Amino acid sequence: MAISPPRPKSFALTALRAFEASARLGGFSAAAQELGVTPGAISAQIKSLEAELGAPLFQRSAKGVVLTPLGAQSLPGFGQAFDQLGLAVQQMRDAAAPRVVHIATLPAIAQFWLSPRLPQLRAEMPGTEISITALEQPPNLKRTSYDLCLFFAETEGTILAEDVIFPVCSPALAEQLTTPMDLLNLPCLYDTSWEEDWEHWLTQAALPHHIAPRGPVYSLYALAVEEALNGAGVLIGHEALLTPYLAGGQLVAPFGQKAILPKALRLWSMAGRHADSASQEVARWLKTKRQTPPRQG
Amino acid sequence: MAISPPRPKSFALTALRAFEASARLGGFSAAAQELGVTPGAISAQIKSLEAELGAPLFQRSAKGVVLTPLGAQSLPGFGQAFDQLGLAVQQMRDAAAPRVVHIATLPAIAQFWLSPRLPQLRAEMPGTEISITALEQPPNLKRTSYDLCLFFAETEGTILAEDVIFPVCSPALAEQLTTPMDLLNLPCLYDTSWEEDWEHWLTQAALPHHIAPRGPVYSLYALAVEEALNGAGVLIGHEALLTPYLAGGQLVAPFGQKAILPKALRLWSMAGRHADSASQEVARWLKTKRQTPPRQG
DNA sequence: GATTTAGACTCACTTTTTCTGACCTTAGAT
DNA sequence: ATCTAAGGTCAGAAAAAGTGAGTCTAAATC
Repeated sequence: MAISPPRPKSFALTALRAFEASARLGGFSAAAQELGVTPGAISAQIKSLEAELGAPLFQRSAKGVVLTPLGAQSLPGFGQAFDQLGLAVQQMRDAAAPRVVHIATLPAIAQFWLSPRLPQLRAEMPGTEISITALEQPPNLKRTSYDLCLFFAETEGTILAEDVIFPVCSPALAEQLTTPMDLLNLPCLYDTSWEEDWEHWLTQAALPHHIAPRGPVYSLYALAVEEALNGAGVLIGHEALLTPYLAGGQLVAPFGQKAILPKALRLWSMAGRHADSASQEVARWLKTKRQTPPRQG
Repeated sequence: MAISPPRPKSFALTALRAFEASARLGGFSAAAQELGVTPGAISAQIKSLEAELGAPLFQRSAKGVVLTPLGAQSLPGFGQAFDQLGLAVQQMRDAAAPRVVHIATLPAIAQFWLSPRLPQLRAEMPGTEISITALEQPPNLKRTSYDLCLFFAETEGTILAEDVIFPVCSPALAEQLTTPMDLLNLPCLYDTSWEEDWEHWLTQAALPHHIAPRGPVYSLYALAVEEALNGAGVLIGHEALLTPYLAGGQLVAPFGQKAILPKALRLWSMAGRHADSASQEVARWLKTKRQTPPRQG
């Protein structure tokens, strides 16, 4: 009958969130990614939760984790609770700053697709503040505070443009190219997050795979584009992103073959937003005003 | 179009909890009490939340805080979310340790009412682990992980015993007492958390208030009882707690007058528990087995 | 059968968050 | 006028959370 320590603390909220994410996503690494921490942090959180609880929530193996019956049984309740919490946060933010729209997108999309359209968007929607966050992966809208997601994806939301890819290079370099076989003698640029682009293109163009030797790798698409503009090699380009350069002639497509990737440029928001919210207005604008903006600079 | 910092962090869960508690309870101090921290901590949490949000949630004044429209509008959502979270935790704990019952109660009740009954309870419910936490205030069952609350309260739950109070003292001391007026010459013991007991008794016994001068104060009822047993003075006693001593003759009631306080000894649990849960079994046992246990020691 | 790979764990260390404790301020109540 | 209750502030302390490098294991691949 011990008199308790001063603080009758409930469970650690962070640990509960770590559990929910891990259970929902089926692994600590995935949860770590969603929550923006390292897997080790998740591992520690779960461990402390299990210790406090006195029972394991996951069964560990070298291949990953599997929920125990206890964990599986607990997941739905926490899922709902955190959904509701996220919704409450969303609504609070909306009420506090109704004219602010947070867009999450790929760095490359932000720079090459969204940025050129922003001036006109801002001009047509004065009073609406648009902030853009570049992320490598689409965030979970239920758990983060972004209003819109703009990524290459297969199913979610609505398509803004198909992802058409084909080699591009500077006009000077293009003069040296007549057939795809000429690629063998040139650097083939690509971005790390789109490693399979060359392969996809070669496949869809029915060309042998070996003709695109690995060239310089860039961790940022912008860098690769810059190099292509400088004539440093042939880049496997995404049409949607490079339209201004192609229209302006700074980049040209030396070959006719094009490939369409299964993941199109898509825009989505959280289900259940008011149609008259600022975010939905922005979404509508982005969906309709699809004309190529003028090349800037 | 800044590329965001590495962590697309959502809101701090702790701050949201602080907001919810403050809004629900109508003040930072009350929230601090429920969450087991100092008011300063709550103040800081709310401040950081408001800063992140860019809008105030409370309107401050020297007298207290009032929700802004934004805060008032946000409260229900968070209330539901944290209710659901608490429920999920509760269910998880139940599933993890179905035979463990946590009881929250006053230190005095724990020692003088519950403790004497525990041996028999444990004997009749083997396999059920009962843990007791002594708190000065009844915790919010929706937000903490206790199964049962046992406190003096006016409305909640079911009555286990009325709170009948009257002066008690050692038999030796009682011989010197014939009328309440004799109290003027003796120390009148009382516990800090029951400061008004003497007054209540005097009122209900229709006696002048001045005859119970303030005597030694104890921060723990157990200490006051100990002193009374030692003959150090007259204690304003709670019948429910002192039954064993009265039955055993270690303490006697020198006067006939008794008073009944509006707050009875009551037991309650969170709504919606399964009737076959261990906590409900324990609750049933406590409600039915009301006979006075033998004085121990 | 050897190698790679993905996922998780450990541990020492660092960073960040959270909390306290002492003191100040304010407005209504005594 | 003084008291009291409720907040605010701030420096420093304590606790929590997170990192990063290295290890382990089992399945998948070569």
